[in-house]
Amino acid sequence: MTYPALREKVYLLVRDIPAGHVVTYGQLAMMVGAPAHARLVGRAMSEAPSTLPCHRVVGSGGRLVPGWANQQRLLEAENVSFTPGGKARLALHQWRPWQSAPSS
DNA sequence: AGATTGACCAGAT
DNA sequence: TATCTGGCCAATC
Repeated sequence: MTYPALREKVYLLVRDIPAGHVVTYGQLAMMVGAPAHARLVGRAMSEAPSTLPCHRVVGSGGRLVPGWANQQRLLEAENVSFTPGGKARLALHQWRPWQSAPSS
């Protein structure tokens, strides 16, 4: 899996994340067929165009992106709730397209 | 070609 | 809760 290819797949997925939902880097890595490349997903996001809802991408367990204080505000604006510890409630908001998008 | 880096992850301390 | 560790693997020096 080359970086450019992975990056494009990730962008397409992130673009389809509905408001009020989030995904993890590891999850995205699995979805694009590169389960061991969660880090490349992160790298891809670092170069992601501002047209993407990249604030809906979080770390495992709902951890927010390091060095991005506003992310929580952005998510809260979409009704994403947080635990007192400052982590997104994945149990409530994690995006599961293989379950929620059965149409085809 | 070899060493370092990283918007990761799970587990341990 | 905060930090550290080792593992991971392609990208980047």
